[in-house]
Amino acid sequence: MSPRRAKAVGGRVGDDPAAALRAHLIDVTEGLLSRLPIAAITTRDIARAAEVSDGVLYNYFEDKTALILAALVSRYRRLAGRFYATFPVAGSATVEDNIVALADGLLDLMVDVLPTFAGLLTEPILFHRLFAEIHSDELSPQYMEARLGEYLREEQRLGRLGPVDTSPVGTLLMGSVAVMALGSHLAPIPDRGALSAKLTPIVATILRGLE
Amino acid sequence: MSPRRAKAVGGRVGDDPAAALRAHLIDVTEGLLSRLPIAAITTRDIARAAEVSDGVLYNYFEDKTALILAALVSRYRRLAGRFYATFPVAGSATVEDNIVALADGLLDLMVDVLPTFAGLLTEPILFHRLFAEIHSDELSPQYMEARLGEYLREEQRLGRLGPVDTSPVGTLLMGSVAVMALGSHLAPIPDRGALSAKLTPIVATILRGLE
Amino acid sequence: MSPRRAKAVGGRVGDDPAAALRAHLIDVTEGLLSRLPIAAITTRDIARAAEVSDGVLYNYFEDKTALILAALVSRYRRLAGRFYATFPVAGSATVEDNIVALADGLLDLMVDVLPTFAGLLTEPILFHRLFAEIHSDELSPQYMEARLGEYLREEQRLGRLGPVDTSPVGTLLMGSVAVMALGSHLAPIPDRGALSAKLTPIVATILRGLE
Amino acid sequence: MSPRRAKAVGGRVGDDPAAALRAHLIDVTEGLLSRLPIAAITTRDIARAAEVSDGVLYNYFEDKTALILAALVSRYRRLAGRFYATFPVAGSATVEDNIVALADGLLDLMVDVLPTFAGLLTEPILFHRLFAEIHSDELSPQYMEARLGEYLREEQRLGRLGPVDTSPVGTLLMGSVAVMALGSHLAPIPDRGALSAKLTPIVATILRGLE
DNA sequence: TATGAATGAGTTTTCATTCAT
DNA sequence: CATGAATGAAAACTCATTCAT
Repeated sequence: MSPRRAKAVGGRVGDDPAAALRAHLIDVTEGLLSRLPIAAITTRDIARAAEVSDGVLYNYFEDKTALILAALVSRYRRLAGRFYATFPVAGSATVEDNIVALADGLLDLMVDVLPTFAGLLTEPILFHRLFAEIHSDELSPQYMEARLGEYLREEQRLGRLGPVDTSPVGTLLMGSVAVMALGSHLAPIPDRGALSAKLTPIVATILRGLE
Repeated sequence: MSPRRAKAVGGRVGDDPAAALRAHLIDVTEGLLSRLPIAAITTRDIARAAEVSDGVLYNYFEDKTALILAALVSRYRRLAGRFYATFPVAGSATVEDNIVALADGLLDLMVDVLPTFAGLLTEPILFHRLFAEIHSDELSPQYMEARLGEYLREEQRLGRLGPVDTSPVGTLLMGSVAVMALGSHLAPIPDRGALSAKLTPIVATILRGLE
Repeated sequence: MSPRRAKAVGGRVGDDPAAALRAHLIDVTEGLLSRLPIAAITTRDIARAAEVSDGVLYNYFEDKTALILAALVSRYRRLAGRFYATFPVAGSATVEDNIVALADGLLDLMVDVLPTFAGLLTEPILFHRLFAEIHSDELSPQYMEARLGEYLREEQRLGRLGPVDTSPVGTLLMGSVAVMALGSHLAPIPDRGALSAKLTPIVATILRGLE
Repeated sequence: MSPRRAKAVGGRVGDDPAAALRAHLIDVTEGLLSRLPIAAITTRDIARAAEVSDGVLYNYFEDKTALILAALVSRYRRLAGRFYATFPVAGSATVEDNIVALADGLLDLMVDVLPTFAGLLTEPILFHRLFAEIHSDELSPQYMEARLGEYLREEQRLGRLGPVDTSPVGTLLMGSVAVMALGSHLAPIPDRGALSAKLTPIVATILRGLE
């Protein structure tokens, strides 16, 4: 009665098998995204990597772009989720340590996300569709600024941070971290530890600058 | 009888005509880079725009990639040159005004350069070749940090800036400006004036943070 | 437990359900034939329109071609049947009026049938299979010539038509009507009324020519 | 100085070689049109038959449709030209013989043209583009009716045909011939001679009918 | 050295048909 | 028998690169 199931997804029993293959395709494409330049990914690459026939993708996605987009969104959500999971709680540790830790998590996110997403600037259509997709999301960059703002206001309420204008923090922090993430991609031998070490003076400067 | 010269470069007599055609191809490709996504530029586009035959480019460049690279370098040099031309002079105006002006110039540079260069992150080979090319250069980002450092030390020597550690300034400044440049590309209606206005509090925060 | 019956045909109880689904598929395909160029009809279009699964058609027909063929035959039979239903009766009205009316019915048939059937000339295999199917039929073009011949002989017997050779009438009548049907497809704004008006002089000429 | 020339066209020296390959592609496509259903002709078929690479056709035609269209027009012009070359001259032979001869030539034209052109009725876009292309032409069907009308008026002027209304002749003649051409495609064993023989009574009936 | 037509591998996408369920 | 997802062989078209002239 039910139609045949793709060999490659045989495992996941219990789930909706259609959704399973859709998810499998997204997973596989995500994997390719971290290994290959977007423009170099062909529909056949995806099919081969998914151990599935050339045509399947069109059973689940409008076209190649839609699949790539879904994979980009999925990738972003996964990495951003990892970042938010360690978001600091106001009142714990010290404000500076918290923000350094937050910056460190952001650095992880940016190192992973930068090569894939920055590249989209050359494909404006995909770029805007991706941002439209992410925008309404709990994980968007805009939301991050908001979350950071909340955290800082909370620390102000607790008296651990003076009654200063916190609005430049987002730009300064994200920018510095982005520059460092870019630097890590340019460095011949990446040294994640050294990178982290550079965060402390940066964060200190920002906090001092607020006063 | 000397070999035929490409029509489009006929003018510049006296120069090495071969070098002239090479330069012409680079110029034309640069022009295309600011109008089209890199991936959308074909060798025919270049030949047409250069009013030259499809095959010539292979007489002056290894392949299409080499020409694109040369054009990227040239583009970067031109825009970076424009930026350095207005680099502030220690002792003039005020330190803060100088750095705001510098940030404004940097913002111009980044707004122009971001879409083209960021896209290269997805083509790591081209990306690294480009940076290798620029690195040894008077105009590289590394050099900018050095120039900025020099300027600040000079201001310290003049007593217009305290004896503080100026090392985080580069990262903070470039990062903030990059974030703003990205924002300007995401904005539905770009407003360069509003963007400039946002620089003052950022710069103020950084300078305050140094102390 | 009897095997499941396709939802879309559920109603017709008592009939052979298999035959019912077969007929349903033919009906639906016929409908598509009048809306789409043959080559543009996909098996999925048919399945969707029939509210039936993609694979069923292969339980009732050798392949897609066989189903299309069956639908073409069915369509022809329906339209030809409509035409024969108004075939004139010898002795009624006048001979000329009768033949004009007959030509008018034939024009209806041809206008409907031409776009679908003419296209088959480029698919000779289908074309010949279709004609083989129709040939042995009460409704074939050959039969029409015969029916027309019978009618005319009857009128001769009644003395309403001279003892002339009526054999060219079929070719002349069908040909003229076909040309007019084609014209109506080429015309920017079809005007069925004007077309009918042109039949009278044509028929008059043919009848006069018989003497 | 000149670029390389396609092997397959090597022969025709003196001509514009570009035009030669364009013409070669049209010729080859014309050939395929008389052997294959339009829909079955692929760009690779054409390239193979032309002994030329897959991509060339796009150097000379917008797309596959444009090439097919050019071949259809070329084919029609060639066959229609052959037909007009034997158009009767008023005053020579007898009127009836002349029209029978004309009908015979028209039959040749239709037998050749029918399968290819009729099939276009299922591809309305191509169909209308073809007619638009041919319409302004000395060889269009409309022109044929005009030419026939001229001939008949001339015979009337010479007194070899009565002062009758000749307007139905075109429709009757073209229609009859079309029906016969269709019949010849349906016949299991085509007998061109028998077909020609059937023209005489048809033409006689038409001429008699005019009076 | 310049020309620009020819090359052909490679891309995305469609769709008749199969077959496990 | 019905289901409908999977299959994979095409198809049209692009474009970096070559090379005879």
